[in-house]
Amino acid sequence: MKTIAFMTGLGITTVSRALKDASDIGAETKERVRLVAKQIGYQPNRAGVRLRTGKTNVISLVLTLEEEIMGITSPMVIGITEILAGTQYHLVVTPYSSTKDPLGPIRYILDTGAADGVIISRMEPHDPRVTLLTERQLPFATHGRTEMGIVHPYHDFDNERFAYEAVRRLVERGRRRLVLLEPPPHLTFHSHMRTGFERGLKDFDAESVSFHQVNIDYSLVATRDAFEKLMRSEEAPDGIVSGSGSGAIALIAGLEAAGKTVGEDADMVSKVPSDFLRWLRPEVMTMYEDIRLAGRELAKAVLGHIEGRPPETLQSLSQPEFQPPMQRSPKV
Amino acid sequence: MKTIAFMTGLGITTVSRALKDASDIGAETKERVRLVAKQIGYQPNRAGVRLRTGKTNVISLVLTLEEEIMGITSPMVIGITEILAGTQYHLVVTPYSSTKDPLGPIRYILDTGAADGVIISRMEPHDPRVTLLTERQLPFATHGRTEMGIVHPYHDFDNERFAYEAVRRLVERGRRRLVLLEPPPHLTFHSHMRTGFERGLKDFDAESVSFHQVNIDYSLVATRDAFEKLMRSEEAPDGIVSGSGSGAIALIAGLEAAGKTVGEDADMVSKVPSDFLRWLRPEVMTMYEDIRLAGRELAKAVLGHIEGRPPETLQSLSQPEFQPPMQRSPKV
DNA sequence: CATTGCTACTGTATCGTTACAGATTTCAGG
DNA sequence: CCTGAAATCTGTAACGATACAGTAGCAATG
Repeated sequence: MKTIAFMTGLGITTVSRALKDASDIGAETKERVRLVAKQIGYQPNRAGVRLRTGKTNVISLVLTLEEEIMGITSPMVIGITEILAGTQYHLVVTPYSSTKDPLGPIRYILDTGAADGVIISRMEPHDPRVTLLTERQLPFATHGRTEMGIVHPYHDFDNERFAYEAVRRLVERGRRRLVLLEPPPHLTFHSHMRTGFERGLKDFDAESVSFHQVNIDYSLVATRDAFEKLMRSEEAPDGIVSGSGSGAIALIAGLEAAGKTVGEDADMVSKVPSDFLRWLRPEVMTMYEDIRLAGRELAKAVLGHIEGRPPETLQSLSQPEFQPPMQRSPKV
Repeated sequence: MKTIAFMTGLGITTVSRALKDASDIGAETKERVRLVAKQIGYQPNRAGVRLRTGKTNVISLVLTLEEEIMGITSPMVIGITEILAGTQYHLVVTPYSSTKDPLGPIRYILDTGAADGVIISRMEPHDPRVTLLTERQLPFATHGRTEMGIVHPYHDFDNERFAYEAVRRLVERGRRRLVLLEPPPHLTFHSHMRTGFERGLKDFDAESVSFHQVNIDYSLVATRDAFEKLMRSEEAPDGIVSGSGSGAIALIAGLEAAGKTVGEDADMVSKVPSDFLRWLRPEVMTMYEDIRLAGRELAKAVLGHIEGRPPETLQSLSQPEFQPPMQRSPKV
């Protein structure tokens, strides 16, 4: 900036104000400054700005290590950076081991002023992170909803609708005894999915087979073993709704270990974050949850929150869409 | 820091120097300062440090958007953060669309001093990014090797060994006509894998079936269609080595579309980044590439480079290990 | 002609930290 | 008692940016 001031013969202050289009700078001067700035490829020094103004130009993505298992981080990160690429913002990834206090990283960010905005996930109905962030007025967006009466930016997948539609599909195929592999009970979307599932059972006249031994956070092995046991029992369901793609893999393994076959002894619908299951097990009906889109929406939401837009305008819910069955290329 | 200075009655400079254990500060003073600092939970202001010293305490992970497809980003990010968690470093993700100049993000980091170290991937034998980073003396580590005579920190998976051992396994099963789904030709590990494959063919006395229509960067659909065609032809191979997990999925689909079966008409070995394939298609032999480990190794390597350790001590090669076939839980 | 008000510009202080060049005290040696 | 050196501590300036409180010039007003 000093260089620009020297080159234009102006004061440093003038250059600073010209670049941010202040009202007390002459139009021609602004033009001149902008031109020179572009010529020499001026980029404001982030440390300078941050020290003086407190603005970090950083969005922090707070991750649980659990999320890795689901392979959700990749597309999320990509989605966020797609949006941030057009801005001055950088994306910083802040992890924490779920065994520890989930407020840890939030406190760190608040205390050190490490970011202008935060993206968090694995939301709970009463989430202390949301309380804290709201109190301390740090803009944020959540992947998933809460139930605390606090209106905040979020993006969510309509898990209720997913489960409801999944039940519809299974009943359409003549299945009546349905089971749900659900999210862990402390997360908000547990009840969403549960509600959709039960509404579906009622509307389409099917019955529920209890399966609470595991949830989508359990290991594949635990899920497989528990499900094999269920499939060997008298209660064996004939329709399966899986709340996660990796869970579905374990369920399939359990079902097959019990000597049964997907598509014959039971049908299955799963929410999936990628195409893999559809390719390898086309007999499973899949609903694609677009995590990359979620990343984009969340990034837009935090940025909106930072700009001061009202939170209720920064909420979005993505509707599940059934994927067409895997089709062979026509030319073959 | 001002607060600490006030509380201890010392000068700000003294506090600063005490905290970094300078030699001209009395032992007792240091102790006192450290105690007070811990008490009030002092964290150095990053902007202040960065402005004064130029040290950003940032490691930048430069990503191609392509890498998302392979689902490689998640575990990589997690691995890196596992190491950085014990340090003052933050991880910033810097993406770029591969259609544009791969040097773009590197130049940005160099010009703006955005990071103390960089992690890059998708290495080419003569990689301009390595040249630039070396010239400008910015510490870095690469996921994959180069062939430019520049000694630099890297972590790599031994793809040559992988392909060699894959051929061994296939020949052991009586397969003789082998095909390789290889990495794109411009990447360094293309030739590694190719070399291992061909050495294997020679040592174990098998022959190669040409399949250059696609590589692991192609879409699943393109790969499936090309492979179906091959499997329907006279040249159909009976042994398959897949350089990527998602590629393997497409190959299986193509093979089955041609009316054949893995394990009967052909055997298959694939490198995989996760367990999915092994669960869903246990008949495929898999070799696990631990990306999370790669993330950890790369993070350690950049940090080492930043600390000035010689590059040749910051190189590692992870050896492929065949995974045992998927086993049913004994208690069932 | 002094006053007011406006436009266009600028100097100074400051954010938190550290490099650097002192300053003070103590003590051994002459 | 003075000198010099070692040990310990400290004030000032600077990194790059911006907030704030001006200043200068000029035209319109009374």
